[in-house]
Amino acid sequence: MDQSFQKELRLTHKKEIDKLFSSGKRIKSHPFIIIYNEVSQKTEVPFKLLISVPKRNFKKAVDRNYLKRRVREVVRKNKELLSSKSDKTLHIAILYSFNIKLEYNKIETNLLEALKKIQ
RNA sequence: AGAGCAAAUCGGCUUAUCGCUUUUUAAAGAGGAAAGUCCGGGCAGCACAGAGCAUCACACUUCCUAACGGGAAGGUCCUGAUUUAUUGGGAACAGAAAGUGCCACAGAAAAUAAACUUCCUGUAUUGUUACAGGUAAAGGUGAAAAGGUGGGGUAAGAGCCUACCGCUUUUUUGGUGACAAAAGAGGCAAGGUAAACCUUGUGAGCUGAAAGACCAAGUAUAUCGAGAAUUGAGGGCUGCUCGCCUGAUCUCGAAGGGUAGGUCGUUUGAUCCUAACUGCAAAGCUAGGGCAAGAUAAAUGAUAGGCGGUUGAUUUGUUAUUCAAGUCUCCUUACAGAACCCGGCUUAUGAUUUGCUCUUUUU
Repeated sequence: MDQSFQKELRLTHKKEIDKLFSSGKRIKSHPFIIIYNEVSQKTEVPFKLLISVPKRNFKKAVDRNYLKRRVREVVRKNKELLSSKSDKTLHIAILYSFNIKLEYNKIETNLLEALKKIQ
């Protein structure tokens, strides 16, 4: 099974990010806030992802890197949850809005629950 | 045994699976502080007739360095230890006889000295005492009281005189120098504070990779209102003034239009490692070898083992408090993530070793 997670799957353009934050739907699922929006655009990828850990919760860059890597790892291993839609591209932002560092296992279970709410 | 300080070294290695970034498709991939952004430089752009003022930084000496507010060696002062001439630690260490300001409380007096209690002399008075003069040794206050101690001297005293010490100053000698030593002179004049203003000396053009160069895409030197202007607007010389250069548009408001993507800069450099030589050292120099992350809403990760390290327990052997081996268990970590690049400083922090200091226990 393909578990790769390439650069194309990331949301990088500033315009697209602004649009997502202004018009996307929000789901709160502790400890995450998920913002998503379906865009009818011709792209080769099924979704584009943005992971964010606010600076005010984690002052040190090491902690922010730790959480972002773990969230990305969970998404990479469960890509098929987001790949179900066929002709549209899903723009999605995952915000970690909690001020305590969680273990990998807890992040995995909580995030999977949150992602299921989208469907 | 514990704590503190200083110095040195290290900051794991490896296999499998699934991934990420770069790319020559086979390899490589966070640190000693990558951190704070506190100094210094490279690099880049703008400026580069000049003068004055202001501002900022630094401040014992010599040296190192691309440079520094960094480092090395040394001097002076303060301070701890003992073996009393050695050694450890500390210092915003130029100027207080250029000027101005300040010195709380206490105290008589806090700076052109002064005179509370004393001491001494004279006059008045029965006496207590009062007045005038001399004096600054004694008392008391304070962080600090106008050289200190001994002797002489005196009515009592005073550098008034003298010896030693201190201070100021001159000369000589030694040292590249800070400075040190010796000899002579002065007769004591000069309180502290510059981490108060200030003075002196030295240095500094401004900005900062969001610098800057190029490519691609796209547009509106457009419209309306008000004001200024070839009788010099505006701009530049970078905080200000003078002065100089340039020479037709500029300022404010209203309502709007477009872009915000990529490449270079960017990792071969005051580079790293090893060895010899020079130097007390910081460091320099020569030879040989190496190429070592380049991301950009920002890669260097996840899971499971092994080695190694380590906490505790236990078994066996042995010189029983020691050492070695095995088994089980725990952890695999502290501080912390490159953002143009270097040299420093500062701060954070785990382990080991060495040295010094302190505390406790045992003998």
